[in-house]
Amino acid sequence: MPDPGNPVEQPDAAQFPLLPQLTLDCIILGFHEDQLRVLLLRWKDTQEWSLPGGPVRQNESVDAAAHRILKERTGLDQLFLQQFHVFGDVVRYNREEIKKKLKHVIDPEKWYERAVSIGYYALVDYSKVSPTPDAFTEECQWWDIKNIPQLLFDHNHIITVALQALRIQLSWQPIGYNLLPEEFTMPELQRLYETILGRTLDPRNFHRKIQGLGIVERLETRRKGGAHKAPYLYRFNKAQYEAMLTEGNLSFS
Amino acid sequence: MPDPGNPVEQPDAAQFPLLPQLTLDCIILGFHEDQLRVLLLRWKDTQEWSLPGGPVRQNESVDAAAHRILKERTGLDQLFLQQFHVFGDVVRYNREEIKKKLKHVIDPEKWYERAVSIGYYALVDYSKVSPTPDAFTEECQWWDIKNIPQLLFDHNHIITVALQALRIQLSWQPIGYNLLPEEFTMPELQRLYETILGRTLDPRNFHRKIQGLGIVERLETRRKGGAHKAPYLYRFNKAQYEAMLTEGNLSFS
DNA sequence: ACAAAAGTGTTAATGATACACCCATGC
DNA sequence: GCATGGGTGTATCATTAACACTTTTGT
Repeated sequence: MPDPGNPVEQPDAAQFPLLPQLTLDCIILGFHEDQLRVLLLRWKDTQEWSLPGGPVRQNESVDAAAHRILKERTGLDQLFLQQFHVFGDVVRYNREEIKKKLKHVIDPEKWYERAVSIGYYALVDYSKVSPTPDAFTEECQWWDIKNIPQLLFDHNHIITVALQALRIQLSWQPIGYNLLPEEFTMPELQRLYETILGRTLDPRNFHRKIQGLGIVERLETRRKGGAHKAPYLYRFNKAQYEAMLTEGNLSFS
Repeated sequence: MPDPGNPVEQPDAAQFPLLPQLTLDCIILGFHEDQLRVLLLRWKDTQEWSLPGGPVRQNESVDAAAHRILKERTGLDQLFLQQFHVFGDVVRYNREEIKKKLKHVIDPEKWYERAVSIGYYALVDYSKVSPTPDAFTEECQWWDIKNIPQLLFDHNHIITVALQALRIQLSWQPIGYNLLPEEFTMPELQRLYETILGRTLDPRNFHRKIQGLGIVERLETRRKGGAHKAPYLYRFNKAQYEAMLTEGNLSFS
């Protein structure tokens, strides 16, 4: 359920008691056609979009709630999921405006005075996701990160902060394991880095760097069917990748 | 007020409505006699220590609550304060044990079933702090970070996570502005870095690196009265320091 | 044969590390 | 005068950045 000034009565409030005035927002990122994409929800009978999110149940951890929400929206388990910020301002957006816009979905009487939201970002394999709306929304879709519309709540701001956190993460941890299919080509990985960093990289230096980290293995096969020279396929070396995740120290700067 | 399974009724609950089931924990770090120190509170009529912390009021932001708590415990304003993690597990420590230990301070009937805690760390000038206990505690003291006792709640764990976050921050942002007095010597700054990183650094390389960043200015005067050669005094160049804070990219690895 | 993307090595510059001696001060 | 910590330079090594041509494939 998408978020902040979260209404008291959630669809699942009857079955599951919820932590009051606390919500999650999830920035679910995928990579497709050389673009970073983010999963957004369109609210019923509106043209208004927001991030996926929702409340935390009394009997689940905050991390578990994030995993649950991701599973509900994407169908995927076992994702790379990272807490990145708590949005705790008293006034996070124009409440009255939002209450008016959504009054046909949520009774305006039932909004909390405020809510604190914990931001998570998730990196997922675009091709494996089945976007699924929640009880308040009727459409769940990928949007190009460079082309996000005006969102409900403070969600444009949350996305900005998430991307900053992602870039910092990128500078000391490897990335891609959860964003690319199992087998991928070096140019694909490079374009992923370029997209997140917002600048181009030299292919020779990039190749050397990634190889040097030992996080990928080249396969025998090449990708066929492209209109041009067939690129080699690679696979992540999970052990080495995990080691880099915890040890850090990459310096993509 | 120190934390997690936070009791419903706080001393300030009468005057200020509180966000339920949400608390802060603050790791307040200072530097003294070449040691990192953390401010801890001893609960009334016990030998039990915990981190400072407390609830968030309905009419203040989460960041404002952290600043308020810091001000109450240290007397200081305008501190370097950083959110670093949300502790959201359903079971964070042995509730019954804690309720028993603190039953003379907090009515066991009045504990929430659980609480989520937002962790902040603060870097402060040790010499300017006046440690002040809160309504539940009778002593507020600095403890050497290498010598922390068994704490209440999950606070030993929270300190561990805070120090990890601090080391990562150190690797891409400058540090020291809030931990050292206005004027300091290069060996003092070096020992601060060594303490946080947990290893020794070469004084020549350290000096060159810090100078190269342009975040300090050497003053005319030297520090007199030491038992040895009088070291130069330095002062942070605030503008350059702030630039490094936002741009990052130090690589102390 | 041409257009489009993939693959590959070398050089220069920069940054990081290692290392040792003299200096000032208080006792 | 001696013990203690402060101050400084250079040489090596490792990493990063810059740069261009050939290969493959589909059309």
